[in-house]
Amino acid sequence: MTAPTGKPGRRPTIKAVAAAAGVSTAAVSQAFNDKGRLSAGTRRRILDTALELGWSPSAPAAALRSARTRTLALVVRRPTDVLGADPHFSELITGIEGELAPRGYGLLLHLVAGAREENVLYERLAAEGRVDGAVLTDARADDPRPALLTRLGLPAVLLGAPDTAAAVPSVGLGGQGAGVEEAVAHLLALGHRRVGYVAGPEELQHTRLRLGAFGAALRTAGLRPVAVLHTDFSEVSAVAATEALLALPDRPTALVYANDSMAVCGMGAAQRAGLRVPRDLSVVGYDDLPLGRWLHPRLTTVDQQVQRVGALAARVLLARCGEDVEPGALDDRPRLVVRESTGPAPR
Amino acid sequence: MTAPTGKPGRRPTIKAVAAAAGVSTAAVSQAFNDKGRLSAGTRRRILDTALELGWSPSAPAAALRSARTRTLALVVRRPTDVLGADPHFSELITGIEGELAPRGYGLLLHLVAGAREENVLYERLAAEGRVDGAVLTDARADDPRPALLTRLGLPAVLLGAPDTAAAVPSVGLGGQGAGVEEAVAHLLALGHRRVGYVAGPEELQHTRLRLGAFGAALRTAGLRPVAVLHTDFSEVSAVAATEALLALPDRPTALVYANDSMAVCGMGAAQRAGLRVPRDLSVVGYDDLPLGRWLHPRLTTVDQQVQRVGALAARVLLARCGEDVEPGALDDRPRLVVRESTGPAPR
DNA sequence: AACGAGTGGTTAATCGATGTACCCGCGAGA
DNA sequence: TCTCGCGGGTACATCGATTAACCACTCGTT
Repeated sequence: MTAPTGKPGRRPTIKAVAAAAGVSTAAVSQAFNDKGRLSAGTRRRILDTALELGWSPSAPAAALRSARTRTLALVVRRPTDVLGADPHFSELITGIEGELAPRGYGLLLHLVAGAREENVLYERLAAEGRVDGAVLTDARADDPRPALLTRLGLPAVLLGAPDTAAAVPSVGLGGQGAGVEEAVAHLLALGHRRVGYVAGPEELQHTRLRLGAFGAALRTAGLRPVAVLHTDFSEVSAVAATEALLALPDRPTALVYANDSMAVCGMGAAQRAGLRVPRDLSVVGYDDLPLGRWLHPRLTTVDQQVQRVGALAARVLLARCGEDVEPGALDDRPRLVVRESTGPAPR
Repeated sequence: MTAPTGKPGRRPTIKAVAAAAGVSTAAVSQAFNDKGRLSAGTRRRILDTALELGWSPSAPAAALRSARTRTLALVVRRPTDVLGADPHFSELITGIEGELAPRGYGLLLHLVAGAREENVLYERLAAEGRVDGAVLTDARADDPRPALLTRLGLPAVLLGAPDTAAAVPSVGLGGQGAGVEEAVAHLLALGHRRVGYVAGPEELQHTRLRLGAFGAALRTAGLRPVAVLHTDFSEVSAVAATEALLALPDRPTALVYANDSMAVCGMGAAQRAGLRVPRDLSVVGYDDLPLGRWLHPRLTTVDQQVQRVGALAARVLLARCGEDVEPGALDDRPRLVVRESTGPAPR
């Protein structure tokens, strides 16, 4: 039904289609790209025979000629063997792919260990002309990637605070503050006064933003964080940070985590230490990963709609790649989702 | 230091390198591909100037000429909006990428909604010549994909039971039985007699294998499953299945889940129903996802080393793509990892 | 009748790398 | 001296699609 036995093994080329349709190869190309001037009749005939032969234009050939690969790159940097922020990326990819697939674009995924490898990889991807653009995740302080990508002539979008008067546009994660502030307000309303924060790696932009908002929100209420600990987003360090915070002389009654994965680990650690959540300790995450909804207790968290951010990033990038796409804007800010892991402060 | 200001905007081509090194383009190509006969001196000189100019062979051009893209496809089928088996894929991808990266291969990732879309996608990828091969995840009963990929002339590996005298080789997930049997033995040893099973979608091959092993293991001990419920791997259905099992008149004292994500949801559901794990209910998962190690209680599960399976799959596939790689074999079978979510059966 | 303007295509150059066939120069053997 | 062999490299066709330039033909005008 699809590809009715062409010549054995060999894939059909544009020539075969042209011959079968009784036109020149140029006509076939024009029919597929909606360029040139073909009568509706021939156009249809060409498309029909192409379908019949199961032909699609060779991606490498088209890329060579037009210098456009219809492929975008996503480079994920995973600190160590353990990837704490991982489900986060799944969501992101889901959002991106949702925009790419209908437009025939592909997503080239790479995992790298560190900053050096990441830069080398971008250099190679650009030099080899493998992709048309790249999504840069996790904006860092003084992020070198926008400049690099610009130098390489690769369109890019950065997932981070939108202001950065930088070389490439940024999307999403705008109201970082809003989510954390809401979370703190929620905790304060529940009577918590001793709140700790388990942050991500210091070099990440959102770490600073969230942490800043956290401190500011407490200060507004005339309070100071019990303590702030940085992690590398790994489960191990999340557990370690939690244990350290719980061992404090003036133990916090609530902990805010920079992401859900760590919050889950933290809840586990607290429970293992004999504390009940939320009776003895309230826990707030960040990301609203699917799992949090089903744990016991269900995780209170900040929904930043990663999937939607991914979709937006993809659209912005496609637009920069010359695709006819209306980028659109992010409609919602991060929002606190109150569930069961937060409760009144113990007296 | 890397690419010292070539002509504005334009990337260097093989011609530029040839000119700069005072040789023909053919020589440059040969130097990069270790073919032909070049003196060690010229070879070195060519490579040096290439490095200096920051040149790498254009992937599209090379692909067009040699009909090899150095790109592999991974198509992930996610049932609905929620992707239950998700962390599983992250692990898999990590394993695959670990083998691809050092060889300069790329991984083209696609998400699809259903079987029809998946097949169409493979047709397109093959027709466009976008990839050299594909990793087929989640072998299904009467899986149509091996035949399809063979017809398309695309090398592939199937993640599933190794025997299938099929069109493409399979890797990993061999001793599905072993893991489940071990889990059941563990539960029996703890005194459990009423054990339920929360399975995955019926069409998946491993669902049958694991379920078969589960039933067989119980039967050997003269028992029968309390009940077996199928799910679509989503969190929602995992919770629903758990609640249904716990509502049974003769409530099971232990539940075995087809993967960790569902096991976590199940534990949550049980706890919410007022049961304590493992005192009132023992829970066993499958996959050994990182998170399970940090929950409270820590999840007893079957480690099938997804990451290693991914790496092996990649190597097998690379070998089929003509790359000089020793596939190697999977050294370990799935193994039960006993942690805290299983305990003695309540009297 | 001759010309301009469409309409509906075709011809041929081109993208960048690869690989086959070929060529040159030199030393050795006859 | 002629030639064979060979190390060391070059010339050129080629992969499959895209696209600018061009051509043939038909009308409608003046």
